[in-house]
Amino acid sequence: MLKNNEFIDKLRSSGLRPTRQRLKLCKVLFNRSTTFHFTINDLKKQISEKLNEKISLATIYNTVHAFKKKGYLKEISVNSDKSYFDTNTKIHHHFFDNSTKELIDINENQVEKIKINTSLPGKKITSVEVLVKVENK
Amino acid sequence: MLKNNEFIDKLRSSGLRPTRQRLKLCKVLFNRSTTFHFTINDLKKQISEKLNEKISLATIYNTVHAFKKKGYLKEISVNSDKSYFDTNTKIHHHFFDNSTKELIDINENQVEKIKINTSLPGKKITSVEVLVKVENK
DNA sequence: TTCTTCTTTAGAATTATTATAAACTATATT
DNA sequence: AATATAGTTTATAATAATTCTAAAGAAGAA
Repeated sequence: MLKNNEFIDKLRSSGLRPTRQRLKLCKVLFNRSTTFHFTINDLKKQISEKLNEKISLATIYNTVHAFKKKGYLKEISVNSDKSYFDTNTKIHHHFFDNSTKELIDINENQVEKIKINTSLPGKKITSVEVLVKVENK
Repeated sequence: MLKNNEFIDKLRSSGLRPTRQRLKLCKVLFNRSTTFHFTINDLKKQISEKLNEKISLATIYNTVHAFKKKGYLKEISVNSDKSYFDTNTKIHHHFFDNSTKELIDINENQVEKIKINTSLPGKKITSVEVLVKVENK
């Protein structure tokens, strides 16, 4: 459970002013014991449930993008119709449950190191991630 | 270079009527020596360049979805803002070049078999695919 | 306090995609 | 070959997600 001051410092240190709205969003996003996977819509819902104050949709988009840019959130592509974000910003793998449309992190040590025996001239690799799609048996 | 008759048979055999529009799309999509990765917009462009006849946008969407449903096209998620399709419908891996926004197939035997040492109760795995993001050096 | 710059906001604009319903066409039936 | 029917195409409208805009508000610096 992070304190407000810690969020204030973190925001300031990355050049973002610690506004009321950003601090509320920090609480919703980062005061959790486990990784949070969400769509903008999920986040909007959680905000209206958890907070007694509304944050405009544009601000939610602005903030999520600002946090992504600063490396506090990561965008995950699983599905063309929605954009998923992840509070776990490290390079890591996922299950995507097609039955529930849910994303689940795969622990790093549960996937053996991936070896790519090919490369593209003039290009460097920035990430190697596995997406494991699952569905109900 | 497949003949028109072959497309006609293939469409009929999967319960799709071989209409003029579908046959034109088959030519653009499948008469190629290499895998074709495209967005709907790419396809729209290629159609207006290659064909002396226009196909309505709704038909392009309908047809791409029908072909996907029948297993002739595969949708690839790399990027939340666009939907990519692939004429290679097998489970396989990709490079995604962030500098050019291009998708490139990775040959199956160039990636060592991926071992996932975890599972989700009640769920079965339907695919395991790697996305390797690259950018200019 | 005052100024400057950043941020929030509601609503408009944009973009990608899907829905609608009328006109059209492939195929089966007579 | 004519007719019926079910599937298909089409332009356009509708929807949904996201971004833009410009005015009002708030944070930090002077």
